[in-house]
Amino acid sequence: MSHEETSATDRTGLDFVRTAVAEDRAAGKNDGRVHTRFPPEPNGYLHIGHAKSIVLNFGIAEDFGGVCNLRFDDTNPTREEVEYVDSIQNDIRWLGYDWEDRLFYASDYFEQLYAWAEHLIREGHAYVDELSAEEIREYRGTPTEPGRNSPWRDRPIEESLDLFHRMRAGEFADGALILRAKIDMAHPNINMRDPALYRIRHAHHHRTGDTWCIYPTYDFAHGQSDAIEGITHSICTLEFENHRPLYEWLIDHLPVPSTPRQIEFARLNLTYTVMSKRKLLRLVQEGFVDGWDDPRMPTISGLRRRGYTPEAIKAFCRRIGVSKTNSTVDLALLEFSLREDLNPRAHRYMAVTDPVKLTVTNWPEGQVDWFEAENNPEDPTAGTHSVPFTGSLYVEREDYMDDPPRKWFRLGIGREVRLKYAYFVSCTDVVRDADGTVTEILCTYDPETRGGDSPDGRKVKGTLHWVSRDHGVPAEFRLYEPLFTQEDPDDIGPDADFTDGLNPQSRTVLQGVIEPALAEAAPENPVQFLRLGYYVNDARDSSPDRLVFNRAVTLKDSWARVVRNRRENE
RNA sequence: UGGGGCGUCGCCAAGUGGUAAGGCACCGGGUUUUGAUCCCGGUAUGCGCAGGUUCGAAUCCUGCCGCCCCAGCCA
Repeated sequence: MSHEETSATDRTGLDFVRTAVAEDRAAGKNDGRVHTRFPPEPNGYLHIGHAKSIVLNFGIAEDFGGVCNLRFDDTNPTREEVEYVDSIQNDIRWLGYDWEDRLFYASDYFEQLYAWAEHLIREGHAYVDELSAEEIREYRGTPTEPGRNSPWRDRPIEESLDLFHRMRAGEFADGALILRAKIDMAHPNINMRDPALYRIRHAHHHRTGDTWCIYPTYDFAHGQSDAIEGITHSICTLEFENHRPLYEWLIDHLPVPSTPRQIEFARLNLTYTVMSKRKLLRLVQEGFVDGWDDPRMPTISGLRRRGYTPEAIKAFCRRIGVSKTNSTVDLALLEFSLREDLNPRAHRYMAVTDPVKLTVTNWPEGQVDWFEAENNPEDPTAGTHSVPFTGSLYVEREDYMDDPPRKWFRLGIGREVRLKYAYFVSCTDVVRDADGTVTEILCTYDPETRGGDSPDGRKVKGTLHWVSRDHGVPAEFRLYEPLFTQEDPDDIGPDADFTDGLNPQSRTVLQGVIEPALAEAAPENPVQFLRLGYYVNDARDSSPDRLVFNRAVTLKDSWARVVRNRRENE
């Protein structure tokens, strides 16, 4: 990037984090070097909110010719598991980012962190406290009242050192002792009121095993880990803003090899979605969804299984921008990003998800007519595939209506429509069962309209998709809607639980048919079912014997809008 | 009632004293063998509110109001 591009007068388009990074470079900080990191705690699966952070951190490194590390923030052995460290790496790679040989763990630094804790004690900046957790809380004061010094605060340095060594040696039970920084119990920022640095936890750690029974807190581990790795910009979310003074205090009081700068941005919220790991974990554990990768989950693995592409997710993350304003992004923007990505490249096929028979009564018995269907009208180089037409078809149940309203372009008795690629057909009658439900639509076709055009210039407004009953392959379709009925799932009464707002219609399973060419192609990438939406083979449940498709997103549907507006106006 | 942040169109978001970018959504219209895509056009006399400074303010000053975060030995 040239000086012109980074100058203070030409920063239009740069978000505030990039602006800060550019200014630091211009000021010559870190010799112009830019080094970021993505620091997940392995206590859950990554979600779309993490994607925002990943795109930001890896994106900034890329933009400024730097690199980005992956570092697991694994300082709390009681909540962290290897399943999560594996899934996290998997998801980041799938998004298309590469940390190369820079995979780290905060636990890699436990020995160094321990030495730095000793350093703080020797310098008189930390002490071992014997107050209980409850007492510490009482002594801490409140936001409006200052706290009080612990009676152990001014104990001799040698005594704290000895106790700290014995904490490590395992002489004490969980919670009996704790190492605290000695800062200021009257500080207006509660994080500066002698914060905890090391606590006793006799727990097995997923990487260090039983080597340790004391573990550093987030505050004592994060900034120093950044410094060890030479991180120049430590980008995190807004709730850590209050921790920045402590982050800087520790960097100032320790002989660390570099001085990273913490910058905070607003985390992502999405309408109709919960994003907290705690809540997502509950959805999984209590069986409201089928796992972390359930296609309704906002997790990266859920979105992938749903049919979202890395490109769509990344485009979405760039489009929403980065700021410090708490915001909730419209789910429609995520959906738009997927359609935008898929439209030019997803192959088109026909599928009928809710089939009703359509019989062409004047079709020559046993005749099969083959048509060439374009794989993608947006891309002529995508080629074509063949689709068989017969007099025995399936069409979408919702494409027929008794006494249709104005502007209905589809089937109804006396109506003529085009069957995509094939012929014009006119509906002459329907067959019903005892309940009056339509079981078969009867039509006649016009042989002159082969290919879908009428030589007499006759126009038809509607074009329907269809599948031959003699050739169609059975398939299951899983249609998804938002997991929650309310735009803000957390906007509930004091006595309600967020799970009360779960959408009972979040998943609808339908049995239908697909055209034979698709069954043979078995593509792994999402396809577009004409007029329906983008679908992908379910990575878990679909097999050649039993095809299962997940609906990633519908197509924009202006007919649905007409219906909706009409209803609202009545 | 302490400290730290944030308030620009329905949802995001540029803008950093010279007279309100862009995207999504929405509303019109055109093209169309997907009511899709694509293409045109429309939508903030206004930047939380009230004062003030200035030739000129979303941008500076003052005072209010609203929302978010902090009293884990979670991150």
